Amino acid sequence: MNRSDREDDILQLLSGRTSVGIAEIATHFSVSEATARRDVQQMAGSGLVRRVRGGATLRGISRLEPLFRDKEDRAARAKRAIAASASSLIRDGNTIYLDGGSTVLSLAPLLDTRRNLTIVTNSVMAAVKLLDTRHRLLLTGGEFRSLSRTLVGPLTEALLEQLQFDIAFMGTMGFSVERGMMTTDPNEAFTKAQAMSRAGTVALLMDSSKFNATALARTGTASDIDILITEAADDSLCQQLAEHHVLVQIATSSNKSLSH
Amino acid sequence: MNRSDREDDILQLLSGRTSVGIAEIATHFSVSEATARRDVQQMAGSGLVRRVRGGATLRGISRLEPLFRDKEDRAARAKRAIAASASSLIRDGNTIYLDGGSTVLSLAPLLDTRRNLTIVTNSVMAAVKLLDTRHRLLLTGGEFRSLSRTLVGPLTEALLEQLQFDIAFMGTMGFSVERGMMTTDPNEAFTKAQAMSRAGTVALLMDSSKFNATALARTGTASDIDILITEAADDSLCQQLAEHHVLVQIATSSNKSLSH
DNA sequence: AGCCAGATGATCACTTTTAATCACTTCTGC
DNA sequence: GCAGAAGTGATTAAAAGTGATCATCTGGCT
Repeated sequence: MNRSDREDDILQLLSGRTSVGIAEIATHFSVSEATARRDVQQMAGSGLVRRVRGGATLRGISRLEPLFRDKEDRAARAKRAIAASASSLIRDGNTIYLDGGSTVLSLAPLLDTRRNLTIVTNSVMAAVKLLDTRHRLLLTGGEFRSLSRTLVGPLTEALLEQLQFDIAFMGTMGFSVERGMMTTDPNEAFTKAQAMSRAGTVALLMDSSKFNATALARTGTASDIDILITEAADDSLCQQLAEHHVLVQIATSSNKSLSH
Repeated sequence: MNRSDREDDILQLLSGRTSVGIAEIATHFSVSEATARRDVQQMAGSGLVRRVRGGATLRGISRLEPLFRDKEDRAARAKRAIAASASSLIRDGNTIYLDGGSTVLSLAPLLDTRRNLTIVTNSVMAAVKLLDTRHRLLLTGGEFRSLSRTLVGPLTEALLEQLQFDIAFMGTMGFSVERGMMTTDPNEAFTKAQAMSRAGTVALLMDSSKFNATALARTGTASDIDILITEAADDSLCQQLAEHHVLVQIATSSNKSLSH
């Protein structure tokens, strides 16, 4: 068993779960821990796994895929309701921006009911869903980030600078009134901020599980949001948001209500 | 047993599993290890296997799909041979550009045999195929053209201007020595021209059906091409191309030859 | 805060594999 | 048959992989 074979097999070993220990690798392949450590180190260097103390964890798509799907199942109804509610903001002929994230993604199929839209997105998944759309479709370009399947970075931002949207539909990893919107990757945060700055109206699509969730990088403050669309919100939250001039739109599976 | 025969048989040897050792090849064919090593090296050069310490492995797509079993039409086989031949131009660490078109697209699965590439593309199909690659992936952005499923237009060109490639792998709708490369859409032609201008080496991947086919918009002249990779070419064509300093690389299913 | 077991990275010695080179043989076109 | 090209095997220095050792670092615990 040589080095490259082990590399594949370590991934195999990881396929069922999220992490694997150095000692486990060593015994599994009958090599010293030093070697196991070197393997993991090199794999981390080429981005295959993430190095953690005591072993390695999956990173990128391979881990996110089941997670993504799981999330899709659990909160699918909420997302659909949110997307349906969001689509009511769109008028024929609008230019809209679609951010990454599964909530915004579920907006894509609903766009067929509108005419002559110009759809700009940095989400490769959204682009794929819209491949056969009759609307005008633009991708932002830039560096592909596999975790979120979006395009981010300076190239993306340079291109966004040339554009202007009627509405930007944004997703987020976490949100609170005090801390604003947050996401895991600073590059992505920057790109999100840039996209929002180019929009006449910023609509944040967020299921209630994101409330008070925190993440590394701030993408914007509560005041940057024009309208927040979610499926459950209490009065005090609406109150707080109203102070930041944020409109709150509550989506339900059957109908929707509006609160100021 | 000569060299090319061994080449096929090594693939046969690999068909049931993921890796084969140098020593094993040497004993199996009764040749020295030096020869086995040279065989494997050459096969790795044309992208058929991935060279690892101690032997060779199949990787990625080639391992998942029984590449040599399925029956296909001749065009598909030609495209793959062209792609395999093209992949030998790529070195670890290169920055490459992938144009649209099915011929270039079949290059995508072969990239797994290289390491640390930066892949830039305006082809959404190529991007989708490379979603889970461990290479760095950049999309050009711009307006989505549904016919070719590529991104084109001024935004694309503005972004391309910021980049520089080692090799650009281009496709084309038609080509002749006198008229150069042609495609149907003028916007696309412009984007192609821009991409080529950013590349150190321009490689045109084209099956022979494109010879002397014509289309509306010229994307470039014969002199813009550094190397033409195709599956069939006659001497007079090679002669003509040589006058334009175009290297011609003929791809066959087993090996390849080079003509100046 | 201080302690401690386990994890880590650096280094060394040793083994295996590789790339480069040389000499020799086989093949090919003239 | 001859000359050049390509293939092959052997040799050897360089490179890469491995295991062991040890000083250092980390994170958890009292």
